[in-house]
Amino acid sequence: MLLFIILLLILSDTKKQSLRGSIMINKNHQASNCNDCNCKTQIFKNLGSIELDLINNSRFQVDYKAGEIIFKQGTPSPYFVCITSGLAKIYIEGYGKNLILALVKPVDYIFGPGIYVDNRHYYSASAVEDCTACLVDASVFKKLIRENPDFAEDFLKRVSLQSIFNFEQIVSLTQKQMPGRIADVIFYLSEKIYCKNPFELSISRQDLADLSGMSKESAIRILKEFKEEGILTVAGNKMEILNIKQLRQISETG
Amino acid sequence: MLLFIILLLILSDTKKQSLRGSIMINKNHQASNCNDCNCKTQIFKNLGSIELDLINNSRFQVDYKAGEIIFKQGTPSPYFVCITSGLAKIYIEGYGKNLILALVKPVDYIFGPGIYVDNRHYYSASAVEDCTACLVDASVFKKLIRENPDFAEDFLKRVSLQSIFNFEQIVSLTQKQMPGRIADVIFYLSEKIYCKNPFELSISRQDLADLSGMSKESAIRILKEFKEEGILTVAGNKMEILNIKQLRQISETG
DNA sequence: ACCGGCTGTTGATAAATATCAATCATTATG
DNA sequence: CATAATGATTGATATTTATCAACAGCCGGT
Repeated sequence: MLLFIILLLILSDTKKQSLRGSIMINKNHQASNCNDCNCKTQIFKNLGSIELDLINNSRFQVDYKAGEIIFKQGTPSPYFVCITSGLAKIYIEGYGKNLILALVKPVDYIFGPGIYVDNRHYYSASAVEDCTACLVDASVFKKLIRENPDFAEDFLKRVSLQSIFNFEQIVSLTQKQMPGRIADVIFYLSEKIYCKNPFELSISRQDLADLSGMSKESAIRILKEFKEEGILTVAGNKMEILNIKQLRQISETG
Repeated sequence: MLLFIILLLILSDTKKQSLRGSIMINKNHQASNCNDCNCKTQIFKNLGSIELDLINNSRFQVDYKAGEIIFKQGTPSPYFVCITSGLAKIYIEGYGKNLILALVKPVDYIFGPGIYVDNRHYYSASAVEDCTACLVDASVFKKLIRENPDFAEDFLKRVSLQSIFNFEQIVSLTQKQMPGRIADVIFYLSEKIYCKNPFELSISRQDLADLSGMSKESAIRILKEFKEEGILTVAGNKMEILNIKQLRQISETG
C-alpha cells in the first residue's frame, strides 16, 4: 500500500516536471513569483509574503490558444485557475446548446463551487483569446481561507458579488425578451469586459447567442434591428453604442 | 471557566425574558435557547456553546402568516433569517413577473449575498405556509465566520451547493422547454421540499409557474398533459408521481 | 488563383409560449 | 343563504423565438 502511494507521488512529480518543461518556453510568462505578480494586488491583497510563497510553490503556469479547453464540466480537478492574460469563457454545456455564465479576464480567478463540494467542475472553461493561466492547488487556497480571516472575508465578498451577478443574469435570461437580453450582453461587454465604448469583439456571434440564451440567428437579427434604429454600429467585430440611453431603456423594459 | 459559562447562560436567559414578552404569544415557539434548538445540529454544528450563546443573544423570533412578506428586495437589512417552522419562498421581483429562486423549509437559513456587499437584499422572501423565523444579527454571523474556520468552511460548502443548484436552475430555465421545466419543479418539490411522493402542494399554481419561469396557464396545461399521459395524478393540491422514469426522461430530454 | 471549410447573414416557415377572455370551483364575507 | 372575491381551468388567438435552408464572405492551404 505504502509502496503504491510512493509510486503515485513519483509519477505525479515527474508529470509535473514535464509540464514545467513546456511552460518555460512561454513568452507571455509574466512573473516568476507571485510576490512580483500584479495579480496579487487584486486577488491576494490580504495575503502576506509567506502566504504568497505557499501559492507560488504549488502553481503551474499554462498557455492556451484561442478555442482550447481549459477544463471541462464533470471532470475532477483540485485546482483553481487564475487568468493572467487573454480572455476566457466559462459555460455550462446543456442539451445541445451552451450557456455562457461569464467571461473571465485578467486578473480574475475561476473558482468553481465544486472545490468545496466534490472537487468536480460544474461548468467548462475555454480560451476565447489566447490565454495564460496559473493553476493553483485548491488545498492551498482552502488552507489560506481557514487561516486568514481577511482573505476569507474578501473571498466571501467576491462569491457574493458573483452570486448577485448570477441572479441578475437569471432574471435577464428568463424574464426579458430578446432585445432586452442582447442589450444586457452589450452592456456587459462594453462596461465589464472590454471597458470602452467603441470596442472590438473577440467573441463570435455564437458566443453572443450563448451569452444571451438564444439562437445565433436571433442574436444577429436583434443586432441588425439595433443597427437600423441607430442604437449602435456593428461592422464585423467593431461595435459602438451610439444611443446608450435608448439601449438602457430596452434593457429595462425587457 | 465553568463559572463564566454559567454566568453567560444566566445573562442570556434574562435578556431572553424581555424579548419573550412579545414572543410568548407565539404557539409555534420552539426553543428558548439556541443550545436547545434542533437548528443547531444542522446549521451550527461547528459552533461551541459560547458561540451559540452569541447568536442566541442577538436573536429575535418572529411569526409570519402565509402570504406575509418576510423581507423585500432592495431593503437594507443586517440580519440573516433562519426558518424554524413552515415554508417560505425567496423570489426575485422582475418585470411584472416573479421568479422563485428557492423554497426554504426548516431548518435552513436565508443568507442573502448582500450581507457581504452592501447589506441590502437582492431578493424578496415571503411565507408560503405560516412560518416561524429567527432573525440573527449578521455581524455576529460574520464574526463567527472569521473566528471559526470549521464554521466558515461549512458555510462555504453550503454557499457552493446553493451555487450549484442555481446553475442547474439556470440551465433548466433557459434551455429546457416547458415540460422539462415542470418536471424539474415536480422533482424539486417531491424530493427536496415535501420529501415524499404522494404529496400535498402548499404552493399555488402561480408559484408553480414562478418556479418554472412560465405563465400560470402554461404550467396548468403541462400538468394536464402529464395527467393525461398517466405520468402523475393531480387533484387540487394532492399530487402523486406515477411514472418516475418517464418524468425523469422528460426532465432530461428538455 | 482555386477550393473547401468556416463564420456570418438573410428569409421563410414552424414550433413554442404568452396573452386574453370566458368559465368553473372554492372559499370568504356580509 | 346569497354573493362577492379569489384561484383554477380551458379555449382561441397573437406573439415570440427557433429551426431550416440557402447564400455570402473570408481565410488558409494548395
